[in-house]
Amino acid sequence: MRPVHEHSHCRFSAETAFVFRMRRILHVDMDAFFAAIEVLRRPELAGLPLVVGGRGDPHERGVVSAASYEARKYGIRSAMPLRTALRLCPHAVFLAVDYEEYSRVSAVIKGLLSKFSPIIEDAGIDEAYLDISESELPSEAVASAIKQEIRQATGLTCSIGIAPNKLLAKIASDLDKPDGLTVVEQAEVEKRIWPLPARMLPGVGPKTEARLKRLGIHTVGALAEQPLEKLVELFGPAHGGWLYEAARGRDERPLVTHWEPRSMGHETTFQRDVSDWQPLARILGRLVRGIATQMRQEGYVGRTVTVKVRYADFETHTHEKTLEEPTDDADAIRGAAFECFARFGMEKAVRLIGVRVGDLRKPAEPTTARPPAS
DNA sequence: TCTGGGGTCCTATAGCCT
DNA sequence: TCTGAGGCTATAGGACCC
Repeated sequence: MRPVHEHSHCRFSAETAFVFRMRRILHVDMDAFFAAIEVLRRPELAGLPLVVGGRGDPHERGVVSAASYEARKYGIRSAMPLRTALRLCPHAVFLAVDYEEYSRVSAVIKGLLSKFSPIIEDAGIDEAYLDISESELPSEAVASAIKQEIRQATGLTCSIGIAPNKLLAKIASDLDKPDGLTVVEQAEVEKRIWPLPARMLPGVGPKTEARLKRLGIHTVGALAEQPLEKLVELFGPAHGGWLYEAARGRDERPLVTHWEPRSMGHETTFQRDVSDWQPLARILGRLVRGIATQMRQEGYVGRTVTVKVRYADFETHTHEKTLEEPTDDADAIRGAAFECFARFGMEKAVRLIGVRVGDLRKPAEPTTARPPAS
């Protein structure tokens, strides 16, 4: 996401000295969003272990996009292979992902939220940040009103976190789920955040968690004991610097209220690995056509074309080509995509192929092509 | 028998230029 | 002429998020 409009909260008083008002950031996170919507459509599913993912067939390749709380009792989690979920709970109900419907409900909710603050950041299909610093009401009152409105309009519950920044608000919304409301103050970081597993910090995924554990760092508090220099050395300036600040509950990132896409792509995983060149080329052509159509519909042209291939052993490689001029022309994109495709070795069977067009811009915008050497 | 699809951002390296 | 130091772009990979 390229931030186009950012909102920080630093105001200046009439006098020379400036006044810094503590921000009040609210994070809304819908509870088991996809699964909850499916229950709304089919009330007879209420109370059953429900898994939403892929095409809804747990014998096919695919992962869990959402699991109801009943399904989670069996250890089923997001991003888990459907086959694994089936093994954990053979009598679970499996449903296909219906993005159109979830997007429709999401838009209704975002519309409701925008009435509570003009400063709102869309953080995905089922979450959002609101800056309620300027609200006359207590934070909890705003949160209660939001929860009530969402429930009335959609029948869905959400969990809300309120804190002085996005980082703490997001962690807070996770502390009490489902249907929770949690306020975290900056002064409470030691008491309430430091005991948490380091994995709960945004930016700490499976890889970073494993590395931290090998260093004996299991909690946010243990992470906060590490000197900045060490974290930078281990994780690089950006990531290391973020971990250092995040472990202290510090985060000055503004809300991003508008952004433009940077790339658009499509990829597909085959039900069975493919060894032949021709079917791969055919799918590649189809993926390119889809992207070109989407680019035109949304009014973007792009300049870099990337082709991704994942082999049967899950090894993943990309090749990319930068075009002279940004384009939305399917033939031009296809030409570049096939140039990239030709550079792959085809000795191993392929499980996934994908294309992405990056360096997107609106065609009217002035080009950012390389300036002539001076 | 594992491991989707839509993205974003960061890092390292190589080549080219000043 | 040789040798760097940086800066920039293109490319490839990787981690993370929803």
